[in-house]
Amino acid sequence: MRSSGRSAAYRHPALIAKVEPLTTTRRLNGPFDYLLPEEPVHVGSIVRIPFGHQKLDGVVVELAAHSELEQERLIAPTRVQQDSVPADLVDLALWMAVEYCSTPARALALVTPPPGRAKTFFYAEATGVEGKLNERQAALLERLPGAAGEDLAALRRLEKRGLVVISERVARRAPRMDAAPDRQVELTEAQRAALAEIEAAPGEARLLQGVTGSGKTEVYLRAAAEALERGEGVIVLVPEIALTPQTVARFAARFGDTVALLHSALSEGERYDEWRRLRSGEARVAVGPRSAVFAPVEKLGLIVVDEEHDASYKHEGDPRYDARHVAEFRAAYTGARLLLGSATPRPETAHRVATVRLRERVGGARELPPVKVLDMRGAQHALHPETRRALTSAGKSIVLLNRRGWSNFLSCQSCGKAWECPNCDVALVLHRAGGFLACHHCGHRERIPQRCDHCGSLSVARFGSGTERIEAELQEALDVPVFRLDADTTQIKDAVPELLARFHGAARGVLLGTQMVAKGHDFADVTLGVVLDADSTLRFPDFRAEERTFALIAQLAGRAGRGPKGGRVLVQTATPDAPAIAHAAAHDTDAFLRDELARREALRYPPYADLIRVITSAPAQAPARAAAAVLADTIAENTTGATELLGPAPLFRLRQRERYQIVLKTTERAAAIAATGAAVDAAANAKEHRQVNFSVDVDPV
DNA sequence: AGCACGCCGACT
DNA sequence: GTCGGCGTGCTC
Repeated sequence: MRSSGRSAAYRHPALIAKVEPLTTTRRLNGPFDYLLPEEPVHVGSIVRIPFGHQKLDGVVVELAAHSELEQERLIAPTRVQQDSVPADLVDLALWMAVEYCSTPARALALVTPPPGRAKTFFYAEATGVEGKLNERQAALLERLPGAAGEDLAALRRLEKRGLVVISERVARRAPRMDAAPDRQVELTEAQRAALAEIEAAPGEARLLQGVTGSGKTEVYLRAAAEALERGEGVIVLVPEIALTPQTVARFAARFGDTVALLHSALSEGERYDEWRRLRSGEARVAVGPRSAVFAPVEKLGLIVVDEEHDASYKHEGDPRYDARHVAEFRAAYTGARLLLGSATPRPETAHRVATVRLRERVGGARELPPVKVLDMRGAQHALHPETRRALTSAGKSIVLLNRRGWSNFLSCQSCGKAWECPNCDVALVLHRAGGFLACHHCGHRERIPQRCDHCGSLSVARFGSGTERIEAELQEALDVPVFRLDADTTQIKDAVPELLARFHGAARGVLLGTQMVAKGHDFADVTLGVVLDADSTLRFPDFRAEERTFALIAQLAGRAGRGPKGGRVLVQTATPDAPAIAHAAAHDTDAFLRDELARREALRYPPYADLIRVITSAPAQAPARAAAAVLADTIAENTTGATELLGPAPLFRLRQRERYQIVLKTTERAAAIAATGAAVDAAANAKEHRQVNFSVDVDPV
C-alpha cells in the first residue's frame, strides 16, 4: 500500500516524518510533515507534536526523504513515546480508515497502546562482597535475591557499601484467569481430519462448522499449538468474555503465561501490562473480544474467531469495523491462517469460506435434543400449557425471551396517549421493580405514571411482556427459583458470574433471560430449553432477522440436554412455519443456509451484494434531510448502475437528534466505498452542514 | 477538535 | 470605554 514511500526511505536517509495527529475530527486531513526528532523513530512511533496552538500525540505513518513544504516551516516532535505501534498495524489502521469511511486518526486510535504505564519495583541481589553486618542486616542478605519492598532504605545503605545491587524491574499486574484443569484429550477422527485440513492450507481461511459439544475448541487449541511450535503468534477472538469464560479458561490452562487476556473488565494497569507482554513477545497468544484483533502480535500465524456468527464482532463506534472482516484482512496481509468456528455460521461465511465439518458430538455427549414448536396463534397466556407442564417437571431449565423489562408499551385507555421517550421516537418500557419507565435506546428514565398526564384518567394499560414480567409469572406459577439474566443484570458489576454460579449450584431452577442465556456457558444438568415468542426476532425489519432467529434456537438447543439425562427444547411462536424456525427445529443448518442464501440472492443481500448505510443526524430535521440529499446526489454521480441507492429515508429520532438514512446496495464494493467516503468528507467539511453528524456503516449488521 | 483572531452588543 | 458573545479559519 504505502510500500513505495517506505522503500524510498531506505534509499535516501529519511528526513521527514509524516505524522497523523490523534484527534477525532473529520475536518482535518493529514498526515502532517515534521522534522525528525533526535531520538530514533519508525513507522508506528508515537510522538508528541506541536500542532497549532496545542500539543497533540500523533502516530508516524511514513518516513520520507523530503517534504512538499518549505523545510524552514517544519518543526520536530518534542518527544517520542517509549511504546510504539507495530508497523503492520499502522497499515491495518490506514486500510480500515478507507474501508470504513472513517479517518486515519480514529482508526489509529484502535491500534495504539492502551493508556497506562509499567509498574516497577526495586529488586535487590547480594554481590557476595563481605562486610561487617549486624543481626538484622545478616537476615536481610539471607533472604536475597528478591524484591526490596519495605527494606529499601536498609538495602540502599548496604548498596552504598557494595554489598548488594539494586535494580528497577517491571512488575506484572496479571489479570485473574480461571484456568480450568486442562484435559488434553485424544482427538477424534473428525477433529484430526479438520486439523489436518487447516494445517494444509497456510494463509487461508476455513470455517469450522460443528454443533455445540462437537469439539471445536480442542481444534482451536491444537491449531494454536502448531502455530506456537512454528514460532508464530496467535489471536483468539471470542464474544463477550463475561459470557464465555470457558474458552478463555481452556486457552489459559493449555498455554499458561504465554496467553495474554485483553478485555474491558481489566484494570488500566492489567490491560497495559498484557498489551506490553504481547508487544515484547513475552506473550504469544492474545485472547479477547473484537478489539483483540488489534493485538500487537508479531509474526502472526493464526487468527481464531470463535462463534463467528456473534453480533458482538461488529463495533458500534466510529470506525464501525467488523472484527471478522478485519481479521480476514490481517490474516491475508500477514499470511496467517484464519479459522472461523460456529454451529450456526453466517450465510455469507458459509458461502465464501471453505467449510471443515465436525459432525458428531464428542466425549459421550448426546445427540442434540428434540425441538418441539408450539403454535401460539390465538394464545391467551404467555406460557403454553405444555411449556408450563415441562417447566414444572424439569429440574433445571433455560428460558429465553428477547425482550427486557415488564411491558413494552403503555397507553391510556381513555384518551389513547402512549408513553414515549422525550429524546427518541420510541415507546418507553416499564421496569416495575425499579419503579420507572425506560428508553432502551438512550437510557432516559421517568417514574411510572399514576394517571394519564394528558386526560387525567387512572386506567393506563400495559401491553406486551418482557423478562421482568415473565420472571414474576414463572415465580408465581412454578415452585422453583428463577434467575434472571439480561442487560439489567449485566449493568451490576460481577452480577453475571455470581448469578451463573448460583444457577449452577442450585438443585432446581429456571435461568431466564434475553439472548445472552443461550451463549457460551455450559450447564450439564439443564434438561429443558424454552424460547418464548421466537418470532420476536423475526419481526425486526432487518435482513439478518432469519439468521438471528435460527442461531438463537440452535444455540439454545446446544445448551439443553448436555448431561446424561438428555433434554428437549420447546419453541413458542405465532409463526411456526417460518423457515428459520422450522429448520432450527429439525437441526438442519445446511438446509437453513441453502434457503437463506437463495433468499438473499433473490433480494440482492450479502453475500450477493454489499451494503453501506449512511446516517445523517442533526437537532433539526431540515439540515439532516438536506445533508442526506446532498450525499445521495454526490454518491449517485460517482457510482455506476452496479450501485443501487435507497433513500434518503427518515429514521426515528434518537437522543434528541433527527435522522435520515441512505443505503447503498452494491456489487462494486471498493468503488462504492470510495464514492461514499469522498462524499461524506466533502459534506462534513462544508459549513452549511455544520450541525450535521455523519455516520457511515459499511457491512451493517 | 481546539484555539485564537476578529468584529458587534450591554455593563462596572 | 472594555468585557465577551461565538462565527471563521488554521494547524506541518
